[in-house]
Amino acid sequence: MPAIQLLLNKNLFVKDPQETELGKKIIKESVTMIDELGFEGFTFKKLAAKIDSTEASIYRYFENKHRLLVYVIAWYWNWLEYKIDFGTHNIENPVDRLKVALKIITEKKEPDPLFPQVMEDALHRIVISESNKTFLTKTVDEDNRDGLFRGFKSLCEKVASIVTEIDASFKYPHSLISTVMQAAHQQVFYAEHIPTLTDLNQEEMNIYQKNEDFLQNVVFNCIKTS
Amino acid sequence: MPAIQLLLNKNLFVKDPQETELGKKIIKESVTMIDELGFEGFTFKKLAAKIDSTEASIYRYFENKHRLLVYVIAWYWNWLEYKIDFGTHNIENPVDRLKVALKIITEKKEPDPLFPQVMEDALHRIVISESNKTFLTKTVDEDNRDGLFRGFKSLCEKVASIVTEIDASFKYPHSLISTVMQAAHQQVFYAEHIPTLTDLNQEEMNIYQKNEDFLQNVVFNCIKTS
DNA sequence: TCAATAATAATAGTTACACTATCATTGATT
DNA sequence: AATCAATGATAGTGTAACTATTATTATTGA
Repeated sequence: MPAIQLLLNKNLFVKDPQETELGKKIIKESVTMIDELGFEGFTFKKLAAKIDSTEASIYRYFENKHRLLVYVIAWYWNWLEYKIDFGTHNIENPVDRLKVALKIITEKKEPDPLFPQVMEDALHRIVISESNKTFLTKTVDEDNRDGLFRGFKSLCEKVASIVTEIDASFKYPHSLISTVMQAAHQQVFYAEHIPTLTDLNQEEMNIYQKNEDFLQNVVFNCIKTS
Repeated sequence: MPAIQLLLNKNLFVKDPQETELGKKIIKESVTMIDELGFEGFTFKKLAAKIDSTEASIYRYFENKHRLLVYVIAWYWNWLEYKIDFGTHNIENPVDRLKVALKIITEKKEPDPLFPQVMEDALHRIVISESNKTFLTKTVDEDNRDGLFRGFKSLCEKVASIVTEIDASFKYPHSLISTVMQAAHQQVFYAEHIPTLTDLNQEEMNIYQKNEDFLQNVVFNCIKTS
């Protein structure tokens, strides 16, 4: 399998971190540290110490800490879309394609040998607890204009278009899918931290499978599969 | 109509802001300022200047800025639950009660004459753009143990129990309602800032009504109304 | 091979926010 | 009027985010 690289919007960075050794170290170590410390506890100073570099060097790659978060989250959405493209390829029935997409979105993530430099499991945890912070800011409109959320929007658009393919009369494909995307991550967070807000955690079956079942339930009850 | 007061968990504050004039000014002005500046742009220093007081005085009421946010959001959830209790009283049919609850959750908020000291419309905007920040922290487990999220949990529990009343066989009442609560706010945010993620914004009907229609659609398609 | 130049990294700040320790004032009680 | 407690005001401290300047390294041309 040849090495591949996800191409991200240039506005996400000042200098492409995928181009240099230091850049790759910044990404790899950021993911680990944000996972451990949370985004608020994570600082460029701590990161610089960890990778034996300096704050100023990191600012060469990212305008600020927030942009770095947006970058790693955007990478995740691009990766997910890639996995869905790959996983649904050659499947004709849109119902099956939608099921595959939901499975990929909800499943527990393992390190992907295609992208050895990224810890996908840690990144998944970051997406669960930090991804909303990418757009819950006063700069959301500007950031959106700059295309920083293109990865997420494209992913939602892709899945929503399968919904429309199945049931063209359904009025809310985008709302349904953005809601499902949110729930796919939020429910895992609730199961781990505020379990009274979910039903994913009572019995034997694992959280991720239950989550998939719940969201399939929601999606396929909303649309008519003729 | 007699004046009433929502009773909040004592762990939300150091000193009850509803007890003093300064406390009330802190809440009222915080809501206005967080709405205008965003939670990150809002500081105790700016607040102190606005209410002609000092940072230290504000710290007498709230351990920190985060707790103040949690307090005002908790107030909102308590207010919503009160409105749902009031609005569903004497309605026997659980399907109708659920519809009323969904309407109250999604509708555009106006200042409530029962609570003249609070700007419910500004508070609603804060809930839309800041409420997730109350629990997306490293202290979520501790905060949950301290009962800081009791208002939200209680509200979800109340609506979920109506779902169960309608269809006892449905496996995911809590997940469904916490998902719907999230979507009720997230979809409005998307409609305003990242419209490609919703279908609430294309035509004549207003966002709030469409949102209500969408969420009724989701909920009642998931559960069997016999 | 070496000097010039450009790219990158390291050093040393600055500002502002979150929070705290201490002191001053007011108001209630005896 | 004196005492004490509650509350508010003053003056900090530590640190994160970011920036301006200096140093180093790499590249290129003669």
